[in-house]
Amino acid sequence: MEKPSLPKGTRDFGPQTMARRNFILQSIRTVFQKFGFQPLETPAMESLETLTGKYGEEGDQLLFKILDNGDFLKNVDAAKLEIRNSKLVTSEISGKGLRYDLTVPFARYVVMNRHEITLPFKRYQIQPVWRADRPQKGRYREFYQCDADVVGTDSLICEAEIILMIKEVMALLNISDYSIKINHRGVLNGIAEVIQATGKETDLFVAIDKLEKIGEENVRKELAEKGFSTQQQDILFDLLNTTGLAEQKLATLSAAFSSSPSGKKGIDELKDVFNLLELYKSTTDNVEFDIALARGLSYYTGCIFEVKINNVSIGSISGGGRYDNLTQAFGAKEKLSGVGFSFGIDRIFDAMEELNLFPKETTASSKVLICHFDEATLQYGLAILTSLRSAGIASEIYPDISKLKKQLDYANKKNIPYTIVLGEEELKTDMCTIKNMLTGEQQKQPTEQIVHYFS
RNA sequence: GUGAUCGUAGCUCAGUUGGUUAGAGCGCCUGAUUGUGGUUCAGGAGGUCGUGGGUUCGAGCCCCAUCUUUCACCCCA
Repeated sequence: MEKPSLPKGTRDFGPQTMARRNFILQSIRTVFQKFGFQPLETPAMESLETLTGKYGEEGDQLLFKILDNGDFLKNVDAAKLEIRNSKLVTSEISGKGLRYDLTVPFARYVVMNRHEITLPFKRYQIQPVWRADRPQKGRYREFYQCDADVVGTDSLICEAEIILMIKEVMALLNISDYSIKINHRGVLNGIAEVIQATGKETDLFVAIDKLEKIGEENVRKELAEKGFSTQQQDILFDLLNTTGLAEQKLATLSAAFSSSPSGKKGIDELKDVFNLLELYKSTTDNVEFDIALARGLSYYTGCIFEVKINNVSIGSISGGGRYDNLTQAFGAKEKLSGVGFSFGIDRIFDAMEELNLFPKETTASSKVLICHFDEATLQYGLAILTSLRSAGIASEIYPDISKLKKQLDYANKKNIPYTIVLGEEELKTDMCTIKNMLTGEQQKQPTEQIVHYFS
């Protein structure tokens, strides 16, 4: 028998890890529900047609495909097989794939269930997604996303509330040093128009998104390679180097985009979002208008977001934006606009670990362990155990008859704060010896009082 | 997908130019203490050196392949 192992980029989560993950999950869920989002789950696998073409070329490459059942090679064109290029036959041997994110399955769900959905529809979804990426730190092939999306309204209130939710989650998790970056596809398109690079948006956006990481000089180098003139670069960096607070930046760019409708629209919407935050009586601490923020899947059309925890070696922990055409990709006739964002709890976990932010008490375990010496005291203990549990006190009994030392060791290892020791003495007198495992203190209580003692 | 990188006991790591039965600390088990743990002391168990080939009289060490880890690119949570 070979030693068992896990596929690349996947992990098991032990009890301690699960306690911490659940803490993060619970914080996010609480906030989503508080803002009026309702839960949805969709299958791990989707039809390949649902998934392909939604994430751009790169995305399609990262999809996990599932082999058809049965004799899937039977009807494949022999000539194609001969060439031995698997891409040629994937569509014939695989009809399903694992979901790549939660937004696309959500859009599919909305289109399929349009008749029973009341707009605007707000749902949250917490499920794993899979990407055939090369694993690195903070990058896995199976990871959880926690999405909240609203579909069926253009209102920028949704954008503002996304920021509010992010802030609430961060507060619950005790993360204070982070930034929420916001930008707008319109602003990016405006930049492309202003520097006369329409048609080359992708190259442009990919390059400027790296600004913070690789610096102006390297971005210029990359742009030059992609055929952008020095003059274009100069105008571009004039815009990108706009400094000041969000309001100032927006004012400056507003002027620069006077001849670009989409740029102007982007600026106006961002201004509205900031105004709304004020009306919500929320501060704009941690919120940053970042003109160079370009990331986001290809389906975004309006505001885009990204959240980064500062001073950790983990990439962004959250991202999202507005998408106008996603439901139309599934054949919907009416135009439904959606906005959403997603937390990556695996990355939040890694970041919190790095920052030592986990509260110590997250390892949930029993409050009481019942220890005993023989068959008689064990049986006596079972009755006590039952009454403790009926009172809602998490408790357990040591299942084997063994030395007290071993039983107390077990309590220590599981971080159980109290033990009840039952011996011949206790049995005879109907008493329990209660031991505080932290202080070592011991005291006797009548057995009938035991539930009362712990409640 | 491209180019690198790591793998020795449960964990963290030593291991000389290739040379006998591969080591340490922590952890684990047993006892000192047959009704008292987290301290101490004594003893013990545990490794096909990631896996599969190859070179060699001889491989943890060299070569090839493969899996896993980490890193850069790409992209992303």
